[in-house]
Amino acid sequence: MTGVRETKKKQTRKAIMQAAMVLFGEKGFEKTSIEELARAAGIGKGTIYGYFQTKSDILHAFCEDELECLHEELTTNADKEIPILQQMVSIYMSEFRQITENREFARLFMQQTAFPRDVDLDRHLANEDNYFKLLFPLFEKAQERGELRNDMELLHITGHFYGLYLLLVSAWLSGRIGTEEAEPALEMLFRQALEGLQPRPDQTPSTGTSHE
Amino acid sequence: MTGVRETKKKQTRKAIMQAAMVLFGEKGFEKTSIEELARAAGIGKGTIYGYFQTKSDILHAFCEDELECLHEELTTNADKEIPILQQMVSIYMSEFRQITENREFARLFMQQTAFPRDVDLDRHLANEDNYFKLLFPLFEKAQERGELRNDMELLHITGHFYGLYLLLVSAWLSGRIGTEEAEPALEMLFRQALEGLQPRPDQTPSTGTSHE
DNA sequence: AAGAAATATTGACTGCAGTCAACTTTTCCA
DNA sequence: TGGAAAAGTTGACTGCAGTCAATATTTCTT
Repeated sequence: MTGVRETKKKQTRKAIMQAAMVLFGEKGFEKTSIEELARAAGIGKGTIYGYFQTKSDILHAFCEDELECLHEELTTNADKEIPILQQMVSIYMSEFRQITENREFARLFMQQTAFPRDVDLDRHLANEDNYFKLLFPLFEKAQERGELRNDMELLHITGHFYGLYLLLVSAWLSGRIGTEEAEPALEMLFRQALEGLQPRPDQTPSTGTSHE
Repeated sequence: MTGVRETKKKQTRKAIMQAAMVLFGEKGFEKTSIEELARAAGIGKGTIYGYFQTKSDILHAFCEDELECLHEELTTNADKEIPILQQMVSIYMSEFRQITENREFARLFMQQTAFPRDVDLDRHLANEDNYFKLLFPLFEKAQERGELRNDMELLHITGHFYGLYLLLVSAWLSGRIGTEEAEPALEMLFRQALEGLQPRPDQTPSTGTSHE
């Protein structure tokens, strides 16, 4: 058996993540030092850097693992026949709820995700592409149903929704919108995106466009 | 005269900013230490913290100063009669060019701006409100011309464009789009936003909607 | 099985952001 | 004008992220 090393590596990584989950949860990210984390995981400080490049990578890896599962689950289990608006709201709200469980997490994660360092680019792009590809089938179905224009690239549609999601999180972090207001706010933004910001030539606006 | 102090404060602040501009430009933000910066500005290290709360605040203040001027200039000098699409593209592209002059600047600035720390919230919100208010008149004019729906709050329209701008910068930082592609990309996103992602009931799509 | 090569672990060390108590300069007021 | 209070300046100090040369463990080769 030539796998002692691999087994140990996995164990150690798991131990770090586990210790991180506990300590970050208890004391917060900034107030947990790497040395503390190493002690809690039962390893030396330097070892951590064999698994993660920076401190915030640990946080990031943690979020990424969780989110990848979530994405997978959401996009495959999604009811592909309900209106694309509902699908998008439901998917992005799940992500939003996951992320905003902890304010500090949310800020750091979004900073890294939306505006990544050059070092993280490759990993980041792969993740993003992966996510986008999960969304594509939903858009294709919606195009077939006539809910989305088909003279646009799927990547651009995806980008459009993603941009509005970035705005949502930004507004939440700034305190412009509260946790409970997030869902209606996102729905409104997505509806705006679908219907367009310019007046529609004839069509009566569909339900619930104007409130307040 | 009770203004010796004030005069000195202004001088010192200016000296810090000036030294920062030079050093950050020469060596980059990360490789410039606060001690170095202080020496270059001819003051002690601790003094800097009387003017800025953190190192990246210096960078941020610098960008903010420049951008405030830019915003003021762009929104007042804007030709309020040309289509809102052109106005928005032109305004946001000016900001984009300013920001992306230096890659590192761009990343840190956007991280702080889109996802600010709690400490910076008040300052940030004030800035943002200020900016948004400069944009409102442009939207109002566009509404009068019938280019924008008037059953939406101006803040939401502003937010919509801003979200797409965030996406643009994010995509640029990720290398998904190059510097020259930025303008057409932004135009396309904004056009999508105006026309809507769902098919228009009758109207023939206006010029240049689909290009590879 | 022996020992050479490859890989993983470690904690003392480095460098820097940010603090703070002692000190200096300016302003205020009698 | 003198001297007390307020405001500003300072660099030695603290704490922590990240490095690295020395050491330990695992795998490969014969």
